Amino acid sequence: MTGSGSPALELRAACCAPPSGEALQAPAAEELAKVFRALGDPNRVRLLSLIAASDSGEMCICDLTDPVGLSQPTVSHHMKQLAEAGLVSREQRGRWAYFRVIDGTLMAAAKTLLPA
Amino acid sequence: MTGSGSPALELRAACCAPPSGEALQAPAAEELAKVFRALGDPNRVRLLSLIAASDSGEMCICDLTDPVGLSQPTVSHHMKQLAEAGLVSREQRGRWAYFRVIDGTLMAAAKTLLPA
DNA sequence: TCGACACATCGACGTTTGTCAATGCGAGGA
DNA sequence: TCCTCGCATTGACAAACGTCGATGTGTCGA
Repeated sequence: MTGSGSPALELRAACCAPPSGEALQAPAAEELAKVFRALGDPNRVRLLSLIAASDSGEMCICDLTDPVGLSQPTVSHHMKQLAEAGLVSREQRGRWAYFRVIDGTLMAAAKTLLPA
Repeated sequence: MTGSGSPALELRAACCAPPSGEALQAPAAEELAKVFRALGDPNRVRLLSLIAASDSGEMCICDLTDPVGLSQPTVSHHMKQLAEAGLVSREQRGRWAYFRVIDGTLMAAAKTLLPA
């Protein structure tokens, strides 16, 4: 599978609803919770931060295992979570899998929940 | 106990570090993860949204149980999570406990993680 | 003073999550 | 062609989480 199954979030469907202050409905809340839950683990926060702070803007699994001190399968698992939440993109080049931060996702989620 | 034990986050300690692009350290990542984990549950997202969307800007537990369809103890538990993450404030007035959104927390967390 | 109310806490339960070792799989190099 | 490398998947396990019913605590009204 190439991960093409995930609908890449539907934040737009939620962000265009409330004119002045309507509470989120259950489906929209679930979408937002998925993004925030992906950042609910300290190691995933660090992983995302590492990629964002890298010079090239992208990193492979092998570059990430050492800084966080986790095993390769665990890092792979965490990156899958981040990818499914739409926070990072995955690109296979040769035998390496390069991950890159998708910038708009987190801010869009935050603003959808609390536009203030 | 009145919940005065929580240090109301230390996002400033993390936001002032990286000049151009340093990755977050473990303690800072843990603080951020605490905020995001509090929003990792759809019901807590809805609870926060309900308070933010209310006219007075504050709601008590009794007003929140019906919209989310959860029991009173469960809602109380969720609100405690949100309060400990610094996302809402709690004020006891008479027999009611009023919760109010603390606006800066979520945006500060998001910008600390991904300043872009 | 007593009863009703609003909320917090406790105990318990099933589910989800984070982690690793072992294994599978595809791409490159010798 | 075969071997090595990078990564994903599987299986298993302990820990954390979400939920509820029952109970405790403090406040207000009768």
